Amino acid sequence: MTDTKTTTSGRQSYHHGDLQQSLLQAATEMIAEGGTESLSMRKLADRVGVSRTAPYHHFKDKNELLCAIAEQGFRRQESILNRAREASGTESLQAVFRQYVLTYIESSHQHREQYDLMFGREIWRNGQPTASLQQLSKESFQNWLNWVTELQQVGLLRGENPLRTAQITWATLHGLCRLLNDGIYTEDSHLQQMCDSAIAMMLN
Amino acid sequence: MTDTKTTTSGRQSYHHGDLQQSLLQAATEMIAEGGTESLSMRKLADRVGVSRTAPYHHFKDKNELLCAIAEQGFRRQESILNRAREASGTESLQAVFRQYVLTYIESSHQHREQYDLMFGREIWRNGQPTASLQQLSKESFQNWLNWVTELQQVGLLRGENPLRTAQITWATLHGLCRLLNDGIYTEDSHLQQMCDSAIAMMLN
DNA sequence: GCGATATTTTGACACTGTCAAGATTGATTG
DNA sequence: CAATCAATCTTGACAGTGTCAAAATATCGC
Repeated sequence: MTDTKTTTSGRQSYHHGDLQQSLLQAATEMIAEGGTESLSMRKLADRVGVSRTAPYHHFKDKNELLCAIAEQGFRRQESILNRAREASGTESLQAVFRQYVLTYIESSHQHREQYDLMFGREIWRNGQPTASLQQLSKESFQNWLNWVTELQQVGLLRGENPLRTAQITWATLHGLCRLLNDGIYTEDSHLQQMCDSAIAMMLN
Repeated sequence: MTDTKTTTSGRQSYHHGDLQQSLLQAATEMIAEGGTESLSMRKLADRVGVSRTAPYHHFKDKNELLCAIAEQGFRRQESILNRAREASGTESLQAVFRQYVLTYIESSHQHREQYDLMFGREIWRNGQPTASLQQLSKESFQNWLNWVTELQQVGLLRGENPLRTAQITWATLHGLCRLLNDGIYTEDSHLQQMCDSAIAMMLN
C-alpha cells in the first residue's frame, strides 16, 4: 500500500527512518491475519521493504518482537479495565462488571492472535518474556486484583480471600477466551448466555 | 535405551516391526521432555533409529502424529472422569467432585505438554484435528456434560442451564490449567486453595 | 521362486531464525 | 565544509525444519 521506503520527497532512501515502528505495525497486522506462526522475520522484512536481517537491529530476537506486540495488547486490556473502573459511579456496579466481562471476552476474540501471544507458551515458556512485559503483566493482574477486592468488599462478588477470588475469576474469563479463541467452542452465538452464566457463578 | 531396530533374534532388520507404536511412544516422550516445539519429525526418526521420511508411511503428517498423541491424552482424561463417576456411590458427592477437580488439574500439570496439545492452537487452529480426535473430544465433553447435569439435578452445582454450567465450569478448570501450565501462575504452592476457591464458586 | 505389496531410504526443495562481515548513510565533530 | 564515527542496512552463510518424488529393500501370497 503506502511505500514505507520513500521519504517525503519520494526518493528511496537507504535508511528507513522509522523502521522499528513500521516493523511493529506490520508484524501486528500479519499476526492478526494469520496467527503467530504465519509471522516470519523474513516475510516481515519483505513486507516492510527491507532486507532479511534489518529487523535484528531493532529487535534482538523474534522473541523480543513478539514481546513488544504482547505489550501493546496488555496496554489495551489495561485501558479497558481502567475505563470500566472509572464508570463505576454512573451505573450499577453489577452492570459495570457485566459490561467489563463482555468487553474483555469480545476484545480478546477480536484480537485473538494477539491474546494468544499475551498468555501463550510462545513467550512464557519457549521464549523469555521481556522484563518490561513481565512488569506490565504483573501490573495488569494487580489492577484486576484491586478491583476484585473492591467488588468483594461491597458484597458484589462471592468468595473470601480476594487474591484467590481474583485468580479464579480471571481463570474463568481466561479459560472461556481460550476455548473460544482456539476454536473448541465453535458456537460463539451463545456468547452472551455463557458470559451471564459465568457472571452468575461469580456473584453473590 | 532398548534397541528398537533389532528383532527378537538380535539381528538388525530393515523393517522395524512396530514403527508406528515406537514413533508414538518416542514422540510422547520427546514432547513431555521439551514441549511440542522440541519435537521434529527428523529428530524423532533419529531417536527411533530410522531415516527422516520413514515416519511419513505411518502418519500422513506431523499434524496426524500430534493428533494421535492428543487422543491418548483424551483417553486418559476420560478414564479419570469415569473413575470419579463410578466412585460416586461410596463417598459424598461433594468430596468426589472435589477430588475430581484436583485430579484433573494435577494430571493436566503432570502432562502439561500433552495437555497443551489437546487443547492448543497447534492442532485446533493451525492444523486440522483428525476426525477421530474431534469425535473423541466431543465424547469427552459430552461425558462431562452428563455428569454436570446429574450433579446439578441433585442440587450440588449451581446454575440452571446444564449446558451453560458445563461450559463455564469446564472453562474455569481449563483456564486454571492454562495459567498454571503456561507458567503465568508460577505459584503452584497454593494449588489446593485455588481449587477449593473454584469449587466454592461452583457449588450451591 | 516370483511377482505384488509394504516398508524404508536417499535426494531434493523451499522455508525458517540468526550470526558475521561488509556497505551505506546521517550525525558530530574539527 | 570535510572527516570521522556510530547507526543502520545488506549480502552471504549455516544449521535446522516439513515433506514430496523416486529409488531401494524386505516381506508375503502364490
